[in-house]
Amino acid sequence: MGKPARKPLADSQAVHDQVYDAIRQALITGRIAPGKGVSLRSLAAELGVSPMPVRDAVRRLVAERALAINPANKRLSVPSLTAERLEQLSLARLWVEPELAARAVTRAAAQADAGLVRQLQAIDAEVDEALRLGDVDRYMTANHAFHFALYERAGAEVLLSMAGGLWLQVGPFMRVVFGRVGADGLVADRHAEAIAALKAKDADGARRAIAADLSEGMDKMRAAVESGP
Amino acid sequence: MGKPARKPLADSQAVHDQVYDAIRQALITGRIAPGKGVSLRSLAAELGVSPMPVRDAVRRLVAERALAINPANKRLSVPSLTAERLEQLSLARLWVEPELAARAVTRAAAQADAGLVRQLQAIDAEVDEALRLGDVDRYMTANHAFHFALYERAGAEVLLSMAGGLWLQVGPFMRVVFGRVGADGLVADRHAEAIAALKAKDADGARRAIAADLSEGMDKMRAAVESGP
DNA sequence: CTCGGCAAACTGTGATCACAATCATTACGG
DNA sequence: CCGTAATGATTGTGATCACAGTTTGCCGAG
Repeated sequence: MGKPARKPLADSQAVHDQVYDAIRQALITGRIAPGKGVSLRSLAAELGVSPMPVRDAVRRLVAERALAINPANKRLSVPSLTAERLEQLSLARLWVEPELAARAVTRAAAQADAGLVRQLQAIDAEVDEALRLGDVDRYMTANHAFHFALYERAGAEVLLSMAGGLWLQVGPFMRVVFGRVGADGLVADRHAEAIAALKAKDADGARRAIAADLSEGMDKMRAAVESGP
Repeated sequence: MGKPARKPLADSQAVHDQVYDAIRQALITGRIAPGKGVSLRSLAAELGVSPMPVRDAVRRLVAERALAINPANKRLSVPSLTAERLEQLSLARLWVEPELAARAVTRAAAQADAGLVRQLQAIDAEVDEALRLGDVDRYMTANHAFHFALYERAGAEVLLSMAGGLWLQVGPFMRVVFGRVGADGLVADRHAEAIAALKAKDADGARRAIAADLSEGMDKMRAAVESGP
């Protein structure tokens, strides 16, 4: 198709940003499988835009290591998830994200930010709902929203962008996990623990809750990666 | 000027990669001052290439937060170094880089890698020479080379790229520091400690040496940032 | 039916142009 | 002499084209 159905997406921001968000979402929700090859023109056609803004978005994603470029071919692909990569990503996430959570709780407590608690509870309800329905896409979106609604309150731009980049790299693996293990939780509700820590203004409690949450998720991914390619 | 003096740079890799390296180097050595505005066309003219590969390189640098883009203007600039930014960058570096150093020592010890010791000693001699001469550019290049010659041996691609990104963001500040404090060291030679730890196959020693090295450097930067914009 | 080779299609890269928005400078009015 | 409006220059963005390298698929020879 040339560009018959130009999707409206969301106005106001530049096209290459919309393309970035679209590809990012497709990556995180696993609509583009790890290891699969993509191309500028195919993405452009699929999104109904010219190859130019796709090029910009892809450069950005490659810099964030959410897309890989074969140095011989120079062809694009979604990076495959190896055990080593997962191990390093786990380590990095386990350092950054609990730190962000602790800072967020500290700052929110200082500002007596009551709205944040309600916001997180609402999102967490959405997470549980998605888990109950087995809606993987919705779960991943809500889970992402939960973590970053919290992290954003840390007021730590640099660390926040690091966390965003790591999340983006881990995203494709999550889909694999839930395609294998199923969305049925049997997870202790670490989100509730984090909210409780936020209410109690217990920064270190939030740190531990988020660390536990990540740890359990990453363990599942590790098991999935080890059990099969 | 159109493109009269096409600099040879280095062949073999794509133009946008050469442009990336050129801008990166200009950023790290401080040839482009923090806070200063740049433009695609001016960079292109300066490097003797068309705006197109510059565009690609800039996208990458923006994704790495080595360049900033004003959301209103959409104009490019080198991000200013604020105290908060420096604090977060310090924290992140103090986590990633000692970890990389420890892993590198462990791996090098397992492989009985004797060449690495000699290589690091040679680079460190270069660092000391540059310090003695007060050659800031040369010092920063050699210092970078020292750290990453070590880190590369860790075999941790993800962490390595994180460290690279952080270093790139901190680079501009270094120049400010040495323009202020002067290149005269009065630093304990943490590099020598790191090399000693490598020889002794003491991973934790290397971790501490690198942490101390970073800590002292970042302290100087912090002092410089606090004393004046 | 299988294997080798050629041609067409597709890939990323770079250049050039058009356009709307913004900035800087200049000239004019007070 | 100072402040304001208008014009020209510069900015990022997107589109389109050309090109060289690679892959893909098809066709025919054995």
